Amino acid sequence: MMTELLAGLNPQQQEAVTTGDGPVLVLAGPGSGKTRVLTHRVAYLIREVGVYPGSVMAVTFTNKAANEMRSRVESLLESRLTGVQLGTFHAICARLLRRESQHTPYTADFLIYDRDDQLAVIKQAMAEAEVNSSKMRPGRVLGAISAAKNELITPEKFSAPTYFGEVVKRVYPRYQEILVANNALDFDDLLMQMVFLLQNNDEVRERYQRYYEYLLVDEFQDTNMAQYQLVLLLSKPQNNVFAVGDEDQGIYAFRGADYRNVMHFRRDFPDAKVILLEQNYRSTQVVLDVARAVISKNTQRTPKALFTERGGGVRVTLYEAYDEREEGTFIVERIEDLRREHGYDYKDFAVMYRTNAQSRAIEDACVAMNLPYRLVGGVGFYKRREIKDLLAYLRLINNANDTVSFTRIVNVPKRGIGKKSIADFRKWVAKNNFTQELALSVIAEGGEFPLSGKAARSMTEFTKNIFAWRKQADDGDLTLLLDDIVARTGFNLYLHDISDSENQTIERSENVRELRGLLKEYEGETLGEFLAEIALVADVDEIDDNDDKVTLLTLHSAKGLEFPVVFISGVEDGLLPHIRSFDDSEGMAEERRLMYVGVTRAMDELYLSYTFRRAMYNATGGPNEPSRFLEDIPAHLTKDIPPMLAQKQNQRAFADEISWETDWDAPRLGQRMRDDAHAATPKPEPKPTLFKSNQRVYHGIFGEGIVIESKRVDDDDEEVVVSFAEGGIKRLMASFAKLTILDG
DNA sequence: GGGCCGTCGCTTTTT
DNA sequence: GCGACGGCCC
Repeated sequence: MMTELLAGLNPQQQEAVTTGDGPVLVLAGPGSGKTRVLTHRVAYLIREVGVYPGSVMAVTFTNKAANEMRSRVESLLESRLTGVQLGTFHAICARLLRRESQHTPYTADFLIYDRDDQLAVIKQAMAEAEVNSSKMRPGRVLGAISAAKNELITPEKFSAPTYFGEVVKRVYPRYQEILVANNALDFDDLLMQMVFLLQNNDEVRERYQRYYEYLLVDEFQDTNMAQYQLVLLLSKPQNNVFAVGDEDQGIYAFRGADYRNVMHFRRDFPDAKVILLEQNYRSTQVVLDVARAVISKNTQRTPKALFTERGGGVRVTLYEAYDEREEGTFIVERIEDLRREHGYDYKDFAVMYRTNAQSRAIEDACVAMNLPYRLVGGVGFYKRREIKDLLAYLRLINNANDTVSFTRIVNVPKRGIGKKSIADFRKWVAKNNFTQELALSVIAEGGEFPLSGKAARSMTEFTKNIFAWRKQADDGDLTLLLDDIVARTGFNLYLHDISDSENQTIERSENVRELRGLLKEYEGETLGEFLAEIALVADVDEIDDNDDKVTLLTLHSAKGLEFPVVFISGVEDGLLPHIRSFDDSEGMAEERRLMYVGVTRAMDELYLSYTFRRAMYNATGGPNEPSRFLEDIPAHLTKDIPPMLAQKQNQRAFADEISWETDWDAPRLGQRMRDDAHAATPKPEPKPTLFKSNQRVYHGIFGEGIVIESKRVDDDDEEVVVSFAEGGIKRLMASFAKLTILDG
């Protein structure tokens, strides 16, 4: 029923769902129901327009979003959804490249290398190109190559007029050769090779252009050039492309995404119908107003009139903590309070942060107070050492040409094949022009090779095992295969050797058991299929919404999600906005968008917290400045304004006055811009105060603390704001409180 | 060849 | 505070 598909949709959403053929651009604010629009449109196309499901391609930002979309469309259609090409750009490209592998330099069972694998290849390539990897950081070189690939620049076309660029130019071709020889693609290759396949092979391009009649792309603001080219290529000739995005939520510029692709779309499809979704169904008015206050300072954007019918709402809480430990405790305690008082479940809460490192303090607080939580990202399951080792076994068994996996495990667990032996083996392979697979089979079958003694015996046994395991993999029982690998390599003993404690050994064994369980889930599929599927799993994909746990995640991972109560921690200058963006206005704009994304995840309540000092590595940092973004939030939207933020606002007002007066005389824009950028010029005092910022002081009851500020109230008294390590932040009159200056 | 120990650099953010 | 890496000694 048509009415059923449109029930509960507002007029703009209905229009988006039912618009006929041709390009459509949906500019969708946060919480405006874009997921609903996408799912309803897919269902509408299939059921009302009669489109064949196989001719629909729908691109989502995460696998999780793809799964959700699938199940929602299925419940709308009341039937299984088969045939629709649904997934992330990366997953879809991997699927198509496997299908068309005969037209690519790879075979259908190619591997997908993650960042660690890539770094291993980069190091090998740098060594072979005779680049000193201690001088030239492999990570930087990899970054440059990745950026080039996102711009569809091949090794031959690569050029950069700097010394660093010259180095990259030498490494890039070698890097790419190794990948091809290993039958492996990196994440960027998935997109780039797909674009090249479509560009260079008329038959394939025309076949897919004909086949995929309807293209839907979510999170369009986070597409990069390669992805945009894919959209342009695949949408022809019908131009039935339905792009949904929000320039204000573009947060992936660092991996080549360009939010201006939203505008490019209007340029490249001038007849595109543009639909605005401005009604927010998620957040309270207060939350939306805070979001607007933050984002409206960005200049390069289309202003939107976001509105909600959820008028009012609880004011936002700003919280100033002494350090990250106190911040963690505050958050955890508040979660327990809200749960008790308002009946929230744990899964209704999210704690967000700018950098993964911040999660540790929050986790510690959760553990200390026995609060169930789930950590998204960080050191994920697939990044654990023991899991990477075992996966390397599985990968090498699946593809004996995988040099990265071979190097990782040829001597893991230790079997007496050291650096020298590996180097000799490599030389031998190169001299004879062998593939790695051929070389390994020569050794397994007892042929001549240059090692001797224990190394030779171990190598022979290792290669024999690899081929025996391959047979076992072909027989289909992957859990049995894993058991055999663990048994024959003495893996459990190895787990003990690499662990610092008995607990760690147990933890690692549990991880191995978890991997075994995972393999069981893939019963009936081949080893290749298993490896292909786990390669593109993102951390967010793992979130199980039924688990009643608090979610800890980065602001980046939070995109597309929503929670009744959101805590954003570490809202400090240097963290959010991150210090690496200070000197770059594009970067600063992106930090604002990041904050905007975080704020707009909140449905009911929002907490923004910052610390006075935050431990970095092992040293205690600080004093920190509250984020400049906090200054943009009007006071009527917040509960109390904590002392450091209040002080900063006063300073800003004072500095603005000064520079306004200066403008009166002679314009000093430079000065003014510096003030705006740092906003923390020290406030001149009419009479010097006894206590000064950053002094260490001692109080009889509260103990040791740090002076945040001191204000003279009259000639012989001053008001001192002190942050005590134990007692929190206190406002004291110098004449009453017996404060001793410890130093400073 | 393996193990131990000191140094260094590190953190944005991720498919 | 931690992991990667290089140097040194057995």
